[in-house]
Amino acid sequence: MTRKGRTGGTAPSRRDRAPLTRDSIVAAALALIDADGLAKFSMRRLGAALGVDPMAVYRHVEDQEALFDAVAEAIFDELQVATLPWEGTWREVSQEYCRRLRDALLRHPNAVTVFATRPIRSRTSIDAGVKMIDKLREAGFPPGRGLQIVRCLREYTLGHALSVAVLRLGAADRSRKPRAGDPGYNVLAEAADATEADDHFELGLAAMVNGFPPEEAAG
Amino acid sequence: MTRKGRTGGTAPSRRDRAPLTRDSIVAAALALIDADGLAKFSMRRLGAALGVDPMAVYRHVEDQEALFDAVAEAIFDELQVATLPWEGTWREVSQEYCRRLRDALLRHPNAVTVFATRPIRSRTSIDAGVKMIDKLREAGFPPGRGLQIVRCLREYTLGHALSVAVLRLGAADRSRKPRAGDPGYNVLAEAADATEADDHFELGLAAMVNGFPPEEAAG
DNA sequence: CGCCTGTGGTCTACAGTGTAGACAACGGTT
DNA sequence: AACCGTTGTCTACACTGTAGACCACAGGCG
Repeated sequence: MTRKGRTGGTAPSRRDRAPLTRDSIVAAALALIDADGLAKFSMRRLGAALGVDPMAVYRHVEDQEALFDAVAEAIFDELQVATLPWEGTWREVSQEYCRRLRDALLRHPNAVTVFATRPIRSRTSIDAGVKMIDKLREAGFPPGRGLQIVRCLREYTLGHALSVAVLRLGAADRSRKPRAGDPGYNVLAEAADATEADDHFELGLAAMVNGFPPEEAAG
Repeated sequence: MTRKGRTGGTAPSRRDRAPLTRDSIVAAALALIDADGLAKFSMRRLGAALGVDPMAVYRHVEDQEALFDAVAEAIFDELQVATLPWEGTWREVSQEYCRRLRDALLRHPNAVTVFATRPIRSRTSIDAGVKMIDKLREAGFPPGRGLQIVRCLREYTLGHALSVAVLRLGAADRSRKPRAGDPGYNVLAEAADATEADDHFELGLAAMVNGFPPEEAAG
């Protein structure tokens, strides 16, 4: 026995299991957050999900914070930046970028706050930013301006995804009270509840993309 | 003695202290988060800051989640919605609303994530939304459209404040590495570092506000 | 073959968390 | 004076992240 009488039992001893890798850990963490929510996530539960002692994770990841960084990067990588319509106009590229970011985030509503609360510094994220700014430079925007535009769009998209995720998850437990208060308020409140909470994304995206002043005769 | 030999000691017995109120608790919580950061916040520290047993707080606030809800509402109340330029155009009102929201959030960078991760349902917040939508209706936008516009603007502002706060706080400990990598990347990376991380807010705000299609001949 | 060494999983332990539940001090009412 | 509801206190429990010692094992070496 391996000190805990585990050999020969149902729990796989370490020989039977594929060895832990950083990537498999990150994938398991994201899956766990997706399934049970961020609040129930813990290193101990992650270890259990992996069939491994909780401390084993620390051989591959510095600490929980670093794990969350990696989870955020994994979500970003779902964007598949390489397949964006780079041959199109900067508006097309920007809009598609934002749509994909939004979709990736809303595919993981429980993890959106993880993503939103840390800067993403992965290679793919930086490359994406660089390519976008290059595209904007071709369109006549100097790099500083391009950076500003990219930031504006990312921030809108992030704020949108975060708001929608928070609202959807919050709606599960709280505020399911019809509120038969003042009729004037109720019309709007009910309209707000009736309206899909995310059908305005394209409106705001188009507004912002079209609202940037064109760069006339740039260097 | 009051069971712990506290009477007559240096710690004030409950007679000497102003009684705890929900508002004073919320204010102390926000001050503590501002001062030490969200990571170091705990109910026990809050109790200590108030000179009170940690469990005393629970007489006034259901749990930590409810306390954070209240903190978020307190931040929102700094907007002073009543003093917005309601007599101006909807664009003026909207822009000033967003500016104040942004300023209030960045006044509490450690609490921005608290604000961002929950829907605000306080009276002042709902009233603000209703007034904005009313203003937009006067300008010819039907309520559904007005709601969408307000959401777009709020989400951009929230995403912006969150990104800036995260970046500023993260910059303190990590990523202070000059990164003498590929020169092409470096130009942009350094430009990004050199540029103030928040000087694009007005650009995006104006773009979005001006980018919404005007409602011609509305009911 | 035996031995060493480094990698990776395990176990224990510690300091800290949110909060339920019993208790006690107090102000106000009768 | 007796009572009672409110508010602060204390204890206790289940849980967290993670440091540090330990051990199983693979591979390289004699």
